[in-house]
Amino acid sequence: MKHPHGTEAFDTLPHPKKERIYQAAVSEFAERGFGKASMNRLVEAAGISKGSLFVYFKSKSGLFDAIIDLAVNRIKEHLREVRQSTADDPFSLRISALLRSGFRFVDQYPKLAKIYFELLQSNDAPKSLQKMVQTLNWQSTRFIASFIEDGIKREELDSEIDVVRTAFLINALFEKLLRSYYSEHLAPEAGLYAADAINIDNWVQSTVNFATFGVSRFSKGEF
Amino acid sequence: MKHPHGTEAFDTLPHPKKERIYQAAVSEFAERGFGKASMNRLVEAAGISKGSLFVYFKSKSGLFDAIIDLAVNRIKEHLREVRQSTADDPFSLRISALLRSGFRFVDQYPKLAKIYFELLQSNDAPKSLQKMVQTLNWQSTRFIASFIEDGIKREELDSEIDVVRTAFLINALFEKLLRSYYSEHLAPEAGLYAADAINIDNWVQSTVNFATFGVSRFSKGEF
DNA sequence: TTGGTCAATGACCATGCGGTCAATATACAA
DNA sequence: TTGTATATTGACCGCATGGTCATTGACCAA
Repeated sequence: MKHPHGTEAFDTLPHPKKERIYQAAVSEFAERGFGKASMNRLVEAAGISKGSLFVYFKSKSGLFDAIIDLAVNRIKEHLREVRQSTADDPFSLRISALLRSGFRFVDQYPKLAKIYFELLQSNDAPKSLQKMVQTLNWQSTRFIASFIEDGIKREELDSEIDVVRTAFLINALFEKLLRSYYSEHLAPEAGLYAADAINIDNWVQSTVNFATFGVSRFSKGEF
Repeated sequence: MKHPHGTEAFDTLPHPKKERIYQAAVSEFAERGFGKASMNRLVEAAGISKGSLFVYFKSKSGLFDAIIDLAVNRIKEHLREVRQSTADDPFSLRISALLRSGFRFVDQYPKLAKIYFELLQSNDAPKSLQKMVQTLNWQSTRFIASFIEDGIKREELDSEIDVVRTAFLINALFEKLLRSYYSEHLAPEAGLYAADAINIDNWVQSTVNFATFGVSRFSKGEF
């Protein structure tokens, strides 16, 4: 079952046609969100008839599910790559790499990034996905948690750390940063990074530093 | 001009009627978001006719603007209160108070909180508000930045700190935490806090600790 | 009781939606 | 060339939307 959301009819479609449909769907959902996305517009962009679309996918939500699958799988590939390629690195390097990989993802797949960001907290998504949203939130926290656990095993991090909470908080930093990057990415004229010219490396460093030492970064430890 | 978005007709309405309209609007926008909110439903909930509503407010967006005003002002009241009542406290106490005030706000005005959360990043909002969204994001960062600046003046915090970035990151922590609290608040059965029974004080402490010392909280400073 | 004022009303409008299905185009076997 | 099976189509459906406006009815002065 390669396409659990599309029908078999869609499965057996010639590749370029499938691709056109996916592209049109990704663009439409990214641009308008699930609620405002129009199947009429989508169908026109894809160059197929509305009748066909509803043969290939049994409903708007069904198509959206397929697109979400696509986005989530692409993200998971990225995460897997980070996990493997940094398996032997110390904690701070690993989360740097993770954050950098996030920036890369937003650059490479801005539309998927947008769909993912909106999914993470929109009430706009069809109800069938609300469990998945919780799962995704939990998984990204778990992913960071595994880095922390590795760090503890290697005695880089203190074993007293509350792993899940810390992971949750680091995840919060990364998510907001990437979200803001996405916004600036598309509308760089006014915002947080304007003065900064969006220096990614710089931000990665600042953020990882903050995650490591907090505001006491430069302090002499008198808190 | 007390009600810059409602017409004079709305201004001169008897108070209970105004209140009913506001309440219905807040509920409808909170529950469905701007895009899916229905004026028909809203009007029925408020117990007035559709014609009247469009005399009081010249459009759906106009009404939404008024509700946003309401939410933003309520939030600003809370922030002002925190700023004043903690004016002489040290930095860590002030941000603790700020975060706690956030939890309180979510408890007291869950619908306004939801509207605000969605506004902060939704593309669902009418275009007239997109500038305001940027402004709001910037203001919450600035608010925290002012606490940091005070902390530096008192020599609690090192003057080398990048004030804006640090404020941005702390804001990220708070925002995500409150957002999650809101979700759990309404659907506590499954999520990050389930095992925890949503111990607010505990989370405030963890978060402020993290913001202060990062993951090195318990470490001996060997990074 | 009348006449005039004006807030309130809800039937109505054009538009666009997700989704359907009888009709048609296409492909291939005989 | 014909017959049949399948893939594709787009006109059409019921519905809900944001917004309008001729009509209504409550109120008060004369």
